[in-house]
Amino acid sequence: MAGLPARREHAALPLTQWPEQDRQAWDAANRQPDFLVPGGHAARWRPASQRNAERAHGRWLAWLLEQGVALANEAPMARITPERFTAYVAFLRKGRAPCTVVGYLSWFSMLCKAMFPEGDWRWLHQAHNNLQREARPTRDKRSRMVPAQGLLQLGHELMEHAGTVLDDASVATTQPRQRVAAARDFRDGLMIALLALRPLRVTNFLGITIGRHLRRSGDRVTLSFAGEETKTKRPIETIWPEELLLSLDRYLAEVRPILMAAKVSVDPARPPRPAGAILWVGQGGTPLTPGGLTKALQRHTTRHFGHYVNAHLFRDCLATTVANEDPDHVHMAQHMLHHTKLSTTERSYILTDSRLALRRHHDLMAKLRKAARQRLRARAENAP
DNA sequence: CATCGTGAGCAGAGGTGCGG
DNA sequence: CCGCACCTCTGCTCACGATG
Repeated sequence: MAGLPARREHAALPLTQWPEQDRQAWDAANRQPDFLVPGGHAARWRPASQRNAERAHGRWLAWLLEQGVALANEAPMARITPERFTAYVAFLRKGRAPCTVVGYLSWFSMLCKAMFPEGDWRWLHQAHNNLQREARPTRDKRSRMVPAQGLLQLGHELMEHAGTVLDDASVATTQPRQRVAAARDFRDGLMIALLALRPLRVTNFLGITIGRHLRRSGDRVTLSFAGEETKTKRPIETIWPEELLLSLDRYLAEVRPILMAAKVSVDPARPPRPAGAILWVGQGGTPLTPGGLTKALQRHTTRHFGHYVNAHLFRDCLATTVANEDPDHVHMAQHMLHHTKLSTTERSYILTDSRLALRRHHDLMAKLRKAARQRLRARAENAP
């Protein structure tokens, strides 16, 4: 954006400033197939992936410019040499976490394959894989996890407290601001409780639309997403937790309208979208954004737990709680998180306390030994 | 003037399917 | 069952405007 200050010294070169040849190659990569010509490789990607790839190339171009390379004098594909690439990676690694660098390279190699399908990019893939193996996350999520029951309780507490404020008729007339604050807290409490029981991914969670994803059928409320709306391209079908049904009713009938009607500042340059039938709304009837959700969770979880529990971490918390409380039903967690394979649930989420794991291991071994002894004894008794 | 909420843009991951 | 190929998503920070 023209008016914005560059946040980094080496920001990605925007598409509009790419050399003509690069833009043509990218256009070709994005071309939709028709009956005569096959489409470009990138045409099938989701918009987020296209954006990422575009930025990856923009970053590369910006770096080349920084190195004094005259972009127009070289063909886009010919610019990508192993020597330059090595220097580029060295540059990327300065000041960026390993996983970030790996992410950039992953997009970069995807993009090369899409933009220059005639090239041989095996060396690039190899480089990416080598770095991938070494990369270790820098954030420690284990220390930030809390029991899922704690999250649920926090949600209920927030709703209960906010509910009493909303019940007080005098607040509505004398302290409109407090009433809006209570409505927000009620909404936050309901979101936290729902996330604790149904930890959807943020995009799906914030996208919940009344009548489309959230539907009443008989005495239950279902929550469903079509395959193309989910990250894994599989439909999600679940029911609204029974213990939150009354809260949902109250939210829809009383709380959401308060938020919709609340006055809010409007930046004339960025008029807000109307929320329509979106379930979670901010003040002034705008859909709650990822940033808004982050702020809400930061506010409440930091006060309650002493540290921030982000929305995605709710998933880890649930899986881990299930694993700790009821190790025999780990596949319950798999279904709750909508993972295709149990290994994903285990690999990514079940970071149970190692001491606990050790104890479990001892218990299991004791059980096995006991069973073995019993078998031996039974065999001895049955023997003639 | 603290608080709240916002979009933009970069940082830092999370996740699945498949083949060997 | 592991690692590769190929995606897709969330988190953080910032600047900003309005409100009580």
